[in-house]
Parts: sequence; structure tokens; C-alpha cells
Amino acid sequence: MNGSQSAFLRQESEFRSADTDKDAAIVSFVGRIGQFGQIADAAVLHPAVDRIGVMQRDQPIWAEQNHADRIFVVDTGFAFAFSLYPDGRRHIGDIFAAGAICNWSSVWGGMLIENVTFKARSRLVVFRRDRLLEIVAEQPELHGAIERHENARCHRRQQRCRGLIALPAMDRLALTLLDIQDELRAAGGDDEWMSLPLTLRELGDLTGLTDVHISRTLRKLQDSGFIEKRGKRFRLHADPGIKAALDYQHFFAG
Amino acid sequence: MNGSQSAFLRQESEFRSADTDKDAAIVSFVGRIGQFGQIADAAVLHPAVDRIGVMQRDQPIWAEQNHADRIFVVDTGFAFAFSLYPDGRRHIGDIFAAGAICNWSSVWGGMLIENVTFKARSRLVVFRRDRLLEIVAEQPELHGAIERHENARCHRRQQRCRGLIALPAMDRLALTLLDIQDELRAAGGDDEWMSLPLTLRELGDLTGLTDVHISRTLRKLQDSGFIEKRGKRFRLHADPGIKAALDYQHFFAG
DNA sequence: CGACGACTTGACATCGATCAAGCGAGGTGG
DNA sequence: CCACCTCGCTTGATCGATGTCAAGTCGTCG
Repeated sequence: MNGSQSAFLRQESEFRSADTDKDAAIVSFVGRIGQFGQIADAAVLHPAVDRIGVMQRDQPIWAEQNHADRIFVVDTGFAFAFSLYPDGRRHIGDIFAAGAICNWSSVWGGMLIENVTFKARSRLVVFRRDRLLEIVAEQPELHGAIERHENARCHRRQQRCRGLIALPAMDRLALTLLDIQDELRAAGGDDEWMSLPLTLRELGDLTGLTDVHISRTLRKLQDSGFIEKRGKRFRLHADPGIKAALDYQHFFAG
Repeated sequence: MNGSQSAFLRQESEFRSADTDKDAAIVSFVGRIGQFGQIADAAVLHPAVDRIGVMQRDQPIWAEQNHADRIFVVDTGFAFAFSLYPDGRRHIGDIFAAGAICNWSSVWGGMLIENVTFKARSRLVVFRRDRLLEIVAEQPELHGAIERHENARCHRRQQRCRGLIALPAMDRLALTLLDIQDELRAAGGDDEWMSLPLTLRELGDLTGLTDVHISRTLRKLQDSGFIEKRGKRFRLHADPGIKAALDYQHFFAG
């Protein structure tokens, strides 16, 4: 766990700090947040950008080392928040597609700290927390948009947690897949066919099941017609009946 | 489900609206919130009090009928928030002891609406939402204290949800009992021996288990020494090792 | 007294975890 | 190019954990 931060630092491309690079890197962020409010000029965010990096492999970023003064935003790819129990069990608390803020804290009080893992080939933008908060404080529109966006995330997470406590495995997985789809669409992936951004092991840690059982349950969902698969991509057939049974609401993409 | 609101109204004691009654009814609220900030004068809250009522039996208050313009505070007794799945499954999302606000919304965006059930013999204070928010807006200290209190609740809930997804039954129940103890102590119950404010069925809906399994798991926890029982009251022996295994933190009472 | 709800207990069924083996894609080094 | 490895995934066999159903006790309330 200890060498992680330096490994993380080593993988960054320090030279990518020109304004054009910053523009390219925060376009997904601005595009996503912009759905929740008007953003006058994305360039105001430039001074808060600390670094831009690409993950060569799945890379955990440990909360106690990095979260206090940095804010991480997914530019491309996928990330998830997790915490570990002493017995080695891993719990994945939330998922992040392009444009998502991985450790914005104001909604839930910033008290429950989770680590974040970026999946391989993901590009992330690192903001200085203090500077970003300063800039946001001067831009009420931007601030409101971010808060609304994070509120939606918080709500979706609570909806998922509720189902993961109360429902059987097939419903848990269906609910989680709907959430993943919602997150991918919020990130701008308007393609109806999507590929799974997580391994079965990670899906297991997200749903509280084992990877083996996820594999079997996926097949059942496929047999039931909820999942349609085409090669490595899949599509969900979530008719209103299923959504009602899961008490599911969309919070990002309609 | 439809006659519920009128049943709820019928049970109230309309005559209890003198200032002395209001004082008596919000003392638990003020005492609890006061742990999170200075409250100059509790009497400023009087104009926001709509009614004071005592529940003769377990009484659900349905969100879609009552939550929009009312805020419910437990004065004495116990309450819990719940939602229902179409198949009849009930999920209990949070628990409230004396002094707790049952439907304060600003922390998590007020989007995930849950119903609230007050247990028999509980006394509740009903505030007019708009007036309470006006008063609070003019009292930054009070507002901050409430927000901090609700942040702590939100955090504790997230901690519990995480464990309820990832952990086996014994750990789930132990975690939940610790939370109940935390809530009771935050309400001022400094007695080390406490009695269970929920039925086994409700504990099941809170943990995602069945009442039968709760019964057996309680016995196991008793055999393991975590629970010490004396008549109907019990005490928890949560040594640091257990708390570490559950990754448990206190958020209200130390 | 009877009715009812909370709880317990036992027998059994089902769900999901665990362990082990094998397959295939992708990466690495010779 | 091949040999070899690792990782993600699948499948089967088996075990343990949890749910379901049913019966019975106890206390409370009318």
C-alpha cells in the first residue's frame, strides 16, 4: 500500500500542462456538469488543474494519502470508489464514468472516505482542491451545477444500496447494471450497446456477491431476456415492469 | 394506505399548543442538536410548531401525503424511515430516537423520499416546513448545528449500508445494534443497559434478513458474548477488535 | 376468556459461497 | 515465431448460510 502514491506519480505525463491540453482534458467534465447548469467559460478552471495523467493499468489511489488536497475527475475511462474490511473483503461504493468527480465531498459531509481505483487506460484530471473550491465559490452557476450533479449521484447511490440490502441476486445485478448504464449515458455514451467497464470480480464487490455467482446470474439475466449480448457488448431491455419491481428511477440520463 | 393520514390526524391532541407544551416537546430536539452547536434561545422555534401528537400504536406517515410541507421530529419514543417494494418487501433505511429529525432533506438533496413509522407511545412534534426553514435561515448557528447533525446521520447510514451489503448476518446484526445504540445515546439515553426499540421483523427489514434468522443470529451473538442480556434489556460488549472488523466508527455519541 | 402479535424452535428447501479445474485472450521473453 | 505466464471468465461439485413453512409458547389487550 505504501509505494502506491509514487507509482501513481510516476505514471503521469508531466508535460501535458498546456492550456490546449487542459481544455481537452476537462471537456468531458464541463460537458457533463453543463447538463445541470450553465457554465459560462470552462477556461476559468485552468488554474486549478494540477496534473493530467493516464493510467497504464488499474491503479488505486489511497484516500489517506491523496484525497485531502486533491480532487480527481475522470476524463476518459472508468473508476470506482472502494473501501476494504480488515478481513480483505472489498466493498465498491460508487462508480465513475467520464466527467465524474470521484471525491467531491460536500453532499455527504466529506466524512466517509473511500479510496478510488482508476481502470487501465483511463485518463484523469487532478485538481488542487483549495483552488478549485475558490473558483467554484465565485461562480454560483457552476457551483450549483456541481452540487446538483453530486446530489443526483448521492441519490442514485442510496437507491442502489437499498436494493442491494433488500433484493435477491438477480434483482441486485439488474439494478446495478441499470446504474452502470445510467452512469455511462450521463458521461455522454449515447450508444445503446455498451461494454462492461468492470470485471466480474468488481461487479461482485459492488453488489455484495462473488464473481462466480455474478457469472451465473448474468447468464440467467441473459436467458430471461433482460440482457441482450452481441459479442462483448450488451444492451438492457428494462421494460417498465422491471423498473417498477426494482423501484428504479433514473437520475442522470433520462 | 389511503385512510392513513386521517388516522394520523385523529390521534393528535390539538389542545397541546401552549408555549409550555411546546417547550416540553422540543427540549429533546434542542438538547440533541445543541451537541452540534450553540442554540441561543429555543423559543424562536415556537412559531414553526404546527402540532404535537402522541401515537397510540405504530403509525406510518406516508411521504407523498405529508412530507412536502411538514417536518417531523421525534420527541420521545422511536421511529424509522422505510420504503416498500412492489412485491411487499419493506426496507428500513434509517432509525430515529428522541430529538431526531425524520425528514430533513438538505444533506442528501431531498430526492429519495421515504415514509416514516412512529412506534406506539412515541410523541412527535410536527413543524411547518416553510416556517422552520425561515427561522433556521436567520440563525446561522442553529442552521450549522442541524446540518452537522444530519451530516453525522448521513455518514452513519452510509457506513451501515456498506456493511449490510458486504458482511455476513452476524456482522450485519452487530453493526446494526451498534448503530441503534449510537442513536439511543445521541438521544440522551446514557444508560448502558438498553431495550430494543424495534421488533425482530423490523430489525430484519433494516438488515435485509428475515425475522426468524434475526432471532437465531441474536442468540449466536449472545453466545459469543457480544450481547449480554438481562431480562428484556441488553448491553453490547464491543471491544476494539470487533469494531475494527466491522470498520465501525461512532458519529453521534463517543 | 379468546384474539392477536411477538418471539422461538424444528424441518426442510433454496440461494449463494467455496473450491477446483479448465479455457481463451493478451502480454512477455526467448 | 513460439513457449509460457497471468488474468478474466466459465463450469461442476459440494457445503454452508439463509429463507420458508409450520407449530407452539408467551404476554397483552379487549
